Amino acid sequence: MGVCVRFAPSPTGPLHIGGVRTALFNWLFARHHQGKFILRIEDTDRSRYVPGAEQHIIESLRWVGLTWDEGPIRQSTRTELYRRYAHELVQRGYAYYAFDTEEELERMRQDLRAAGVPNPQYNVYTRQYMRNSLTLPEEEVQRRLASGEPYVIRLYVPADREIRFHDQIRGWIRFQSRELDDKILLKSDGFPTYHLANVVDDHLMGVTHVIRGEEWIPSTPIHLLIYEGMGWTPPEFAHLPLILRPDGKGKLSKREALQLGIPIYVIQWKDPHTGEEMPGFRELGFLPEAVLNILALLGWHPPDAQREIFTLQEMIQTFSLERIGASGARLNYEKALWINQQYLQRLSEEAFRQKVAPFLEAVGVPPDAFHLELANLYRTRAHTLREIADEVRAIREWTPVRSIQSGEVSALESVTLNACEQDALQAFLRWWRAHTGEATPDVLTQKIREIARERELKPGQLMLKIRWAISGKRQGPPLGALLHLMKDKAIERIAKLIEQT
RNA sequence: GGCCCCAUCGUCUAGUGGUUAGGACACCAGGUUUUCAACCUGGAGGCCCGGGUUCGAUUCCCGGUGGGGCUGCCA
Repeated sequence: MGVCVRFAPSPTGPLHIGGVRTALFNWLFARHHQGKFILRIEDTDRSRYVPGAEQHIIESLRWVGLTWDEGPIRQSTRTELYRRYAHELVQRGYAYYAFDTEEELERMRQDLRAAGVPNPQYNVYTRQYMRNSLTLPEEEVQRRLASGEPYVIRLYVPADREIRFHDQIRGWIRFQSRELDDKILLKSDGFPTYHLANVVDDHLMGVTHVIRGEEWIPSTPIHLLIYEGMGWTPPEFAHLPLILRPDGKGKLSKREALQLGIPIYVIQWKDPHTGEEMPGFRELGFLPEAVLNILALLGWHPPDAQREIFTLQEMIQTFSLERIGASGARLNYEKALWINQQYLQRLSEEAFRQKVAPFLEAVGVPPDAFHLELANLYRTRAHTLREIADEVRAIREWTPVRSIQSGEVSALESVTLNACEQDALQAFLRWWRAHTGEATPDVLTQKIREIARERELKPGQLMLKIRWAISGKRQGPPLGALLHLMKDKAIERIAKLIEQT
């Protein structure tokens, strides 16, 4: 039988990078084994449904290019199915009806807590004292069901069993059934809980490997009991380590990420209630392939551990669950930026132009040939497309105007030209205007050096003045290239600086 | 609290019953550059602690400590 995996997010909020990484690992596993990758939306809790979340999930996956072979399948459209299996589980003696009200449950918990039980459960012991089909006479159960009284279906956890499974990443994991809760499988509103829907779907869809977050380890024994109750063979399990906060305390949270300026989404998310917007890697100017590389490295490494940058094809070829670590990982944003820079540098000129154009437009710069080329000059000097666009915009809007009033005195001081420099710049402009045809980057650079030497000026000093005049910065791309590209614009700005002095 | 998972430089990690414990980001120094990047070279920096097993443990076992997860008619 071929490999079949699924990514099964719940639309209770935006898809964060941990989820994308889970999707990525599932996807890589499927592609590596030429198997099937299913997208399933686990929307069985109507009360926690967040508008736009499902769309965010789908768009996120699309943007990074994790395409699915089947789906999205929404569990909310299959409730009848789960209901049927829940009742079958009762028939088989692996589940039972329970009629306890919320108040009764709360009272039970209160009483137990008062008696010194820190985490009261509906379990092997307590179920004997509650109102359910284990304690009530058969006729009464039937009467209550027939009268339409609300009920839930709970898993019947056996008293003394060891439940264990072999995790593909962690090895054997054991649980004592005594520690388990008689989890609700079917809610009183007729919807299944995660546990039931998940197991039913995984079985029906032929899922062979469940690759999911570590937070699911504690509920795996519950799932195993359901498989057993239904007489189904459980899939293989692989529990991925969590992505932790960069400062070492807890799981990566939205609030903290916001504070640190670190994206936790792949694409922007706007909270439908608060209206608060959080940019994703996409908006910050990351390339989708780079994002996948960044996320893959969070817990996984190719066999050749010396390499950090690799293509999707290489990832697919070398991917295996054995190479996933068991300990939690923190996102190193500095390294993420570096990885993106590496990808930026490897882009062909054509691809780069295509990628950077929307970012130029976003900051009000027309993405014409001139600005695109200017952006290209900043390529090795930035980590993201957004940084590049910002540089281009800054240089576009720069005017070498003396504005002592606005407090830029210190900045302007460095451009104050002495008579000699003024003369040098004038000479340079004169030459340039007369030789526009032959003014290549190298020639321009040489000419500046020549003019500086003739006047016993340091070439570097003169170049700094020119750089300031045309870009308003003390550093940037090679001056010759910049001048050559900017041409008239540069001449105009240098002239303006001379005039201002 | 209970149950479960985890533990190699600051971070992501490779690795082994005997290794100078390897790489990457970040950091420092040098080279290159008009400059800033990029790039090249070099440097500093790590096996959580305590027992045990063993001729020998970073590696295997146990305990501790630390970190994390779960403990809902959430997923």
